[in-house]
Amino acid sequence: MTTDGRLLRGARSRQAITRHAVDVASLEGLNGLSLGRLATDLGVSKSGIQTLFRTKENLHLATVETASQAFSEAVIAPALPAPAGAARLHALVDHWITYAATPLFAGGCFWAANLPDFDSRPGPVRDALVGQHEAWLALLSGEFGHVTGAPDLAAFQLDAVLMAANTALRLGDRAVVPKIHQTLSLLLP
Amino acid sequence: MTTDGRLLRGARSRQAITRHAVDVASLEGLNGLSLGRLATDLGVSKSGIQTLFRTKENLHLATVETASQAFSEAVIAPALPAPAGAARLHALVDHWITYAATPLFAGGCFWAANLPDFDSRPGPVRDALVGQHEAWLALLSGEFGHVTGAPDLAAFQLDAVLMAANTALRLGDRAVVPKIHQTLSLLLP
DNA sequence: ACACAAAACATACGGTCGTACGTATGTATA
DNA sequence: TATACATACGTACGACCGTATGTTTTGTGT
Repeated sequence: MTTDGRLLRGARSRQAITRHAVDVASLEGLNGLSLGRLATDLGVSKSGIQTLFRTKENLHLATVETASQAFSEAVIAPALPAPAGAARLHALVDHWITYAATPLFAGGCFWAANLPDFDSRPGPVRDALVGQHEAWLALLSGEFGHVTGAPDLAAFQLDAVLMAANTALRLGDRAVVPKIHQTLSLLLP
Repeated sequence: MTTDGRLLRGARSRQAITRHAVDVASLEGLNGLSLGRLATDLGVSKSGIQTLFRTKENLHLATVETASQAFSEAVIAPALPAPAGAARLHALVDHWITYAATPLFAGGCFWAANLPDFDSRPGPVRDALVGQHEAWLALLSGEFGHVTGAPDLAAFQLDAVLMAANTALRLGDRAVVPKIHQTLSLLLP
């Protein structure tokens, strides 16, 4: 940090880089990221990016962290004012649809794009992705706990439908949106 | 074909190559496939593989076709003797779980691994993957048509749960299996 | 048995990848 | 102001990628 609280040059650069990296990774996966690709897109030098992240794995981890923060701000935070339980679940789903359909990230849901890639690839990146996904499931389960007797099952089912809906939206199938709402209604007593 | 009905050399080689390619692609995605990688794994020359498929896209298409045939043989065909409707759906789900858990393909469900990669990447490979997935959804929907009033919705929901279950199985969560059965029970009247 | 085509191979090319290293340039602290 | 450090860049390296081209091996049909 600087003396007056602004971010250092490096921190600002890191932010600009990871923000764009999240877009690329939601479109083509974290493996679609390359230092050269990012450098070209952002008009900086490849080695400049390398200086800030040292290794590709560090870039992945930073990108995953940025995606998580953006998701929390776009989906979770605006739903928290709603009363816990069914109302908050509806708010979460509504914000999630906006998040996936009018993409916060260019390629749709970040985890739908990257969890299948990393579920067979052990390492810190997979651990981070899985941890975030589990936190999301726990959040859903907590809300279902107010209204149903099998909250883990309902959370798993709702998340499954959201992930599948993301794929359908990527393919241009807007008819999937009412299916999401019908699923939530089915899972609420 | 030979005069007595056997396959030509090339066709047999193609089969051996695509069979292994399906394993690699279910583990690391179709993009994880490379001619050199396949050649090393199979102990043949890189240019030998190139002779048989000409381009990487052709290799992708052949791999996708092989995966589809293997899936039909492992999941669909053995469920067809069951009476249409609920019984056949149970049979399909049972065989699907075997298919994903004791992997027919080393990396689990082929479409769960590759649809998210290709949903933002237009081209013949995406079209083939999407076509196969739609055929699978249509099959499920047809079965649900015998027992429920909204078969498309139920098919979408069941498929979503199966895809999510594949990820969970990849991560070692065997507890997801009963959740699949509970979901099917929920969707049947 | 022979001829021909398919198959398999060896080699080479341009390109991109991730990483390492050296070098300026700016910034914060002593 | 002097010194240490973070940042950004240029360059280079070995590795792998997909593809093209030419040659040799192999199997098949006549």
